[in-house]
Amino acid sequence: MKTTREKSAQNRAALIRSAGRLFRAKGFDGVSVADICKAAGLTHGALYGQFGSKKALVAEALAHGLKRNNVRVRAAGRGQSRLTAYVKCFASRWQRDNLADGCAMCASASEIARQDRTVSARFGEGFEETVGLFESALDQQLPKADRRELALGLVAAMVGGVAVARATVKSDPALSDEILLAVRTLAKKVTGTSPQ
Amino acid sequence: MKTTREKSAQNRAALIRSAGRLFRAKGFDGVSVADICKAAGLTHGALYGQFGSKKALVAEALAHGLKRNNVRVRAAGRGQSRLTAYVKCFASRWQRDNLADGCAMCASASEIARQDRTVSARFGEGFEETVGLFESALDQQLPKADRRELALGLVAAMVGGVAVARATVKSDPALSDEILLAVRTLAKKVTGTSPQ
DNA sequence: TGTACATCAGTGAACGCGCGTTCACTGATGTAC
DNA sequence: TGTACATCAGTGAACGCGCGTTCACTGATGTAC
Repeated sequence: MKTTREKSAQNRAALIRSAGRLFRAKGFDGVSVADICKAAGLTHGALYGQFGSKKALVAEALAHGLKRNNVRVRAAGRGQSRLTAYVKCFASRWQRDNLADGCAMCASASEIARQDRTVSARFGEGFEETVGLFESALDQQLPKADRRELALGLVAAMVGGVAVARATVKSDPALSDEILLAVRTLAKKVTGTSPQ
Repeated sequence: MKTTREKSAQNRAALIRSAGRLFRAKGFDGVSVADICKAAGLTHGALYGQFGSKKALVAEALAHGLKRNNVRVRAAGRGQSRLTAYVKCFASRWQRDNLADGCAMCASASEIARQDRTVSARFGEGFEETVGLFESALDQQLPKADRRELALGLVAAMVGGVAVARATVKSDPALSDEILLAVRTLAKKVTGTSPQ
């Protein structure tokens, strides 16, 4: 049963979306090809037709997730201080409690190192985009190199903060909240932005 | 073939050590019971006799790894500024390039959230110990609450920095180095310690 | 515009494999006398 | 100290299961005339 070109593209998108959500929630190794296909309402044959392997889908889904998150962060940066908005958007309870819909870097940080070079490359691109976002939201009086260094440190701290907050929330929610707040305070201190 | 009590304890320790190394290097889902037993020079029956399940071993191996890393960090804090030494010990190329022997938090940060409450609890304990280490190395003039908040933020930033540096090193080593340096600079800026 | 047919997106049965775990067994250890 | 035997740490065959992937097939789509 051949389908329309358009329908086929929709199926591809559905697979990427479902795979991304599941990978973020359960990890790359914690999700099976069958899980993804079920979530997307297709059979595994369709997945292999579109991507060739699970590995390839991992790379595509990660790239898509990173892009989507950068769009979300950018959208959050309206009104008030953009930087404060970005930081709040990252180091938030919502982010911590929504594995599937949150930041792909936070969800997969420590797993990327075990994947192919392609996956690492996709991660790098998404990371650079986020860093660029933070960089452009920093005080433009600062030298460019300093802004970049600061943005790199900030994004790393956000990613770490969310990952650690997620790791502790099951057994010690108060500690988890404390971590998120501490990361926001750290960001404030280092950028000199007004109190949250 | 029953073995000595002592030998049995050694076998248990060998399983925990091997499991820890493998989990850090390949992730909890990326390592099989057979892999662990092979590395420890035992059969899976011994593993089940000692721990009952893979899940239980995950918790034990994580706790052991966290403890071991805290010992390593504490040992690094001799001479000069303890805080600078701690930061260097975390956000270093050695740490990034030695998955199996490095910090268990950095290696597994984003995977903990998907494990049992027990694992989360063990993680929390190890994390608190590291935070305590950083806290005690901070300027003792600061109010206690401020010291704790700062230490929480610092450790989160270290963990994130190492995870992200590891994620990017395969495809962009220069970026990866940049991240490690940025995290060290961030730590310096926020603690007011002398240049590295 | 209408017809004939090659294309190819998606289906579903089948594959071998390695996973975590169980269990009957072994035989050296360590205890009771 | 020496002997008899219960204990139990570790072995290895076997289990069912779900994994990622292949492939012959289907039939609506989209093209060539």
